[in-house]
Amino acid sequence: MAIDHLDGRIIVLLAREPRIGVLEMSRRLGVARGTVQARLDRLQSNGVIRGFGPEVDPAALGYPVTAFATLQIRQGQGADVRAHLATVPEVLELHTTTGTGDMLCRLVARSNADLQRVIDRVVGFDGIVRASTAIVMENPVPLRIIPLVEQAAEDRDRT
Amino acid sequence: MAIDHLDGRIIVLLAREPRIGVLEMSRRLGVARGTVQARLDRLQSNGVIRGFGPEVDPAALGYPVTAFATLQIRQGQGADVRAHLATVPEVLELHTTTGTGDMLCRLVARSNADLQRVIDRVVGFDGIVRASTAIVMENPVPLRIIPLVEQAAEDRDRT
DNA sequence: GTACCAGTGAGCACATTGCCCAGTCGGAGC
DNA sequence: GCTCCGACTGGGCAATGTGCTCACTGGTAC
Repeated sequence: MAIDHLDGRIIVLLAREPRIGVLEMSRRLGVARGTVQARLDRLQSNGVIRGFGPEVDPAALGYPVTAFATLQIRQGQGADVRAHLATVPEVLELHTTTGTGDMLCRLVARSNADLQRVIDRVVGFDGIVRASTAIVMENPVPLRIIPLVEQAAEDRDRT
Repeated sequence: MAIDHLDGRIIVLLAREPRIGVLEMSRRLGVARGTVQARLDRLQSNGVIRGFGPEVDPAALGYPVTAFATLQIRQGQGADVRAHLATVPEVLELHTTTGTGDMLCRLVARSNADLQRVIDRVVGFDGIVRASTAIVMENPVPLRIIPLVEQAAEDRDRT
């Protein structure tokens, strides 16, 4: 589970320049190609690296508005609500949480007006008691993993 | 900005099997290799596809706990808080929002106990007035874009 | 009709991949 | 101390994919 320093450098390098191949990585890191290949295989079968899917920008697709909705669910309706939300394309992500709400989901929409349509579709389902929505204005820190990977690699080193 | 049906199929195919190359894609889609190559170049320079970074699973790195924190910021301290949060590796994402809170951030931690340390570090900063945290229990819908891409492609078709 | 754009199918040199091997090194176990 | 084992190295191989170019076609706008 824990990654060592070399694993960390591989992931960071890959995150910064995804297009580079195994050979180029081995050159930059100063290790043999087979080593990088073996590490990568291990990281993937470990599940540390889930995949290399394309990162798509919803804004560029015509969905510039992002929002987070906190949902309160009627007791026992959780599974139905999950299934319902999974059918809405504008729901990019869904979590069940502790705290005030029962679920938190990330939404996108074509405009603020369109967001109303999306929310109606999301909450237009029996098991949802209440929803409160926060519209995203800015995204100062986009989803990132590099600092965490570096942290994890250093923790390992100290051990 | 808008993507057509072929663009949609390219992205979906790529999302499902990231390792396949341009040549294999052209075979599956029944179009010429040059076409796929040109489309991909356009999608990337458009910004629709931001990149192909590795998807790292924080849980596999030793951070199995995810939480969302809603922060209230003292007037005028926004920039400082942003800068502060950017230095915390466990902050994976940060948004400024409308609504009850002023910011929403995604955190990870090594354990529920460790989450306390992370939160202390996050809110241990002058500009933050209040924080309320929701711990993620389940993730029924992991971050996804395929349904949205298909939606966008169909909308385009209808036009 | 002409110009233009997107797609096609083909060809080319080149680099990279996936795979195999023999050899070295360091640590763990006996 | 000795041996075994796993990880890393450096090399070599055939096969494949890449980046690039070309001439040609079909549809569309002017």
